[in-house]
Amino acid sequence: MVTLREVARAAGVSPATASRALTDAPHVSAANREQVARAAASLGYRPHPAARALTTGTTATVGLVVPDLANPFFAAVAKGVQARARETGREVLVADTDEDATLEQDVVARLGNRVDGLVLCSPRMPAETLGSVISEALAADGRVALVNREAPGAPSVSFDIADGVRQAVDHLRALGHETVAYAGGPRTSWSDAERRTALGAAAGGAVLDLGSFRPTHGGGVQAADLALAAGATAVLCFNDLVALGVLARLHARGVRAPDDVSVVGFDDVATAALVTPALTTVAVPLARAGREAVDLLGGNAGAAARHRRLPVELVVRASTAPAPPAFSPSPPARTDPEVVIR
Amino acid sequence: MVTLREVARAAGVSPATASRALTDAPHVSAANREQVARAAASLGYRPHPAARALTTGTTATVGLVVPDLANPFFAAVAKGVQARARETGREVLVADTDEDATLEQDVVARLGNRVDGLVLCSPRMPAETLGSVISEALAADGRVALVNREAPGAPSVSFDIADGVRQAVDHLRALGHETVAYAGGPRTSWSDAERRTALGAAAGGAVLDLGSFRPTHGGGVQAADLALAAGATAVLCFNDLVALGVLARLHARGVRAPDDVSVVGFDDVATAALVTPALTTVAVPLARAGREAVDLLGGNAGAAARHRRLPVELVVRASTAPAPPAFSPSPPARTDPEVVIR
DNA sequence: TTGTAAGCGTTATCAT
DNA sequence: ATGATAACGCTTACAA
Repeated sequence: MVTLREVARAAGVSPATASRALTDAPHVSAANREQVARAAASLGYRPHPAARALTTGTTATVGLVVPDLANPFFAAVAKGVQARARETGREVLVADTDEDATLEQDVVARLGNRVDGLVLCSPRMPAETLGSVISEALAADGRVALVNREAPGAPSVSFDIADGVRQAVDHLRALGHETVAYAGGPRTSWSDAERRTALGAAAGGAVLDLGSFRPTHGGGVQAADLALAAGATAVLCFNDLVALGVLARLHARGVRAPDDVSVVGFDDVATAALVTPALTTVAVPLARAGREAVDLLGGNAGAAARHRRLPVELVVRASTAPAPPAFSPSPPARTDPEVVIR
Repeated sequence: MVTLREVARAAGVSPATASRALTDAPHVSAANREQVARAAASLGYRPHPAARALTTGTTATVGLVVPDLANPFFAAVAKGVQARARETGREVLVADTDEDATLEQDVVARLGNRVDGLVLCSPRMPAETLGSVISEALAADGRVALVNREAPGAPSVSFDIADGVRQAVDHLRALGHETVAYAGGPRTSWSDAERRTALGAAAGGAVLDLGSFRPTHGGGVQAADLALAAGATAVLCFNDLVALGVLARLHARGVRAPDDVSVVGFDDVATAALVTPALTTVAVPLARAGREAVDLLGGNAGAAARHRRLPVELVVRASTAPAPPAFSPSPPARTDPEVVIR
C-alpha cells in the first residue's frame, strides 16, 4: 500500500504539503502542487479512507435504508441515491430491512457511525420510532433525509400524491366511470394515508373504499374480487404491484380490462409499461427523489425543516377506457356509508 | 461520542483490557469482562468503525458492483448479498455502474480500499478488464467473488445454464414444437455464450438463432418479429425481460400466446409470475447466488479457484402450450445454415 | 508557503 | 491477566 508519506518523499515535500496539495487546500505553490500530483499518479496513490475518516470525522459515505431492494419502487430510489452520491464523490452503504419494521431501528444504529448521512425510505416504520431515530442517534442537522414520507425534524422528499390521486380520479370520471373503487395499501403507510385524504376530496362523487391490502400482487388479487362484487367499473390501486394483481385476477375471472373494468396503478415502476394491457398509472419521480434526498444531506442551512414535494404525472396507457354502457355484475355498494370515503 | 477510553475508565480498567473484553479476545478475567460489558452498555458505546479499520486493516464491509440496481435480476442478487453480509456482521457498499462497462473498472478502484472483499456481478465487463481487475487491485485471495460468470483467478457462483437450456428445449420439444427459436443476449455476455453452447447440444434438432438483442423489453419486441418471420412456434429468450417484450409484440400483432406461439424466459424474476400469461421460465437462484458469493469472500483455503454452479429449474406456467397443428405464417428458415446453431 | 508534530479511536506489542 | 505504549494513515494547528 502506498501512503501519503511515500508520495511526499517522492515529490520532495513534507506530508503536510502533500496532503494540502491532494485535497486542493490553499497555501501550496503551483510547482509543489504539480510535483505532488505527478508523484501520486505515478505511484498509484489511493488515500486510505479509514485514516481520512478518523481525522476528519467524515466518511464520504451515505447510508440508505429500504424495506426491500427487490421491490422496483425502492430499487429505483436506490438507483437515484447511488447516482447522486457517486457524482458528489460519496459511496453508498445500503441496508435492506427485509420488510421488518423492528429491524429498521437496529439497522439505523449500525449504519449511523459509518456514514455522514442517512436516506430513510421506510414507509412502515412507526411514526414514533422514526421520531426517536431522527432525534436520538442523528441529532445533528442534515444527518437524515426522508423519502416518500414526511415527519417533523427531518428534511424530506415526497411526492404530490394528492395531485396524482386527483389526476387519476379525474381521468376515470372523464371516461364516464361512476363507481370508482380504491384498493388501499397498509394502514400504517404514510403514503396510503395521503392517498385516502386526497380521495376524500375527489370531485365528482365519492370513491369506494375496498379496504387495506398488502402492497403486493396478492393484495391486488384480493381487491379485484371485492371491486367486482361492489360493481365498480374502475379501480385505483395503491401501487403498480397491486394493479398488476387486479389485472391478473380480472383476467382469470374472464373480466376484460379495460373493456369491462379500468385499472389505474401508482408509481409507474418499470414493468408497468411492459405488461399487457400496459398500465395507466401515476408516474412518480423515484430516482429523482433519491437524488434530491442525497442533496438534502449535510444540510448546511435550515434545511432540516425542508420538505420537497415532487410533481407527479398520470401516464395514460391501455388499462383504462371509457366505462361500459351498463356493466354491473352486482349492485354498487355506494349506499353503505361505512365503505365510502367522504 | 463515547470512546473506548471512557468505557475503560467507567469499568476501572485500561483501554487495552476494555478492547480485549469487547472483542471477545482471550486473557480477560470473567469479572472484568462483565464490568466492561456493563459499562459499554450503560454508556451506549459504539466502536468507531474507521478507527478499528485503521488498526486492523479490515473494514467489515463488502462491496457489490452491478450494472443496474433497478434491473430485477441484479436487485435479487443484491438482496442476497445484503442479507448474508448482515448475518455475518458486515455492511454492503453498493455501486451501480449504470450499464457502463468503462465505469466498472473505475468503480472497482474506488471501492477497493473501502471493503474487505468485492462481489462482482458485471456481465458486460470485457474478459481482459475483468482479468486485470482480479489480478491488479485485488491481488489477495478471497478479495473478489464473481456472480453469474466464471473467470480464472477468482472464485465464482454461477448457474447451471446448460441444464436450464436443456430443460427448456426438452419442454418445448415435448409439446411438439419443431421450430424453436432463440432470442439471444449481448454477444459480450458470458452467460449468453453459455446458453448458445448449450443450445448447440440440444436434442431433437437444431434451434434457430434469431440473433443478439439488447437484454430488455425492446430487444424482445425486435426478436418477436424475426421469430414470426422465421415461422417459429416457440421462442426461448435470453431473459425474462426479453420474453416480456416478445409477449407484448406477439399480442400487438394479434398472435396469441401460448396458443399460436410459446414463449420461455430465463431467470424467473419476480414479475415473470405476475404477467398474463404467466411466464414459463428457467428459475435461477439469484438471491442464493448473492449469499454464496459473500461466503466465498475472505477465502481462507484454496477457495480462490472455487467455482460453484447452482442448479436451475424450469418453471412451467402459462406461456407455453402444445404446438399448434399448423401455424406457419411463412416457411421456416431452418434450411439456412447461417442462422442455425449446430 | 512550508514543515513539525499532535492527535483521531482502536488494536497489537511488549513488558509486567 | 493487565497495562503502558506504539502504531495505523491521514489532516491540521501551530511554528517557522
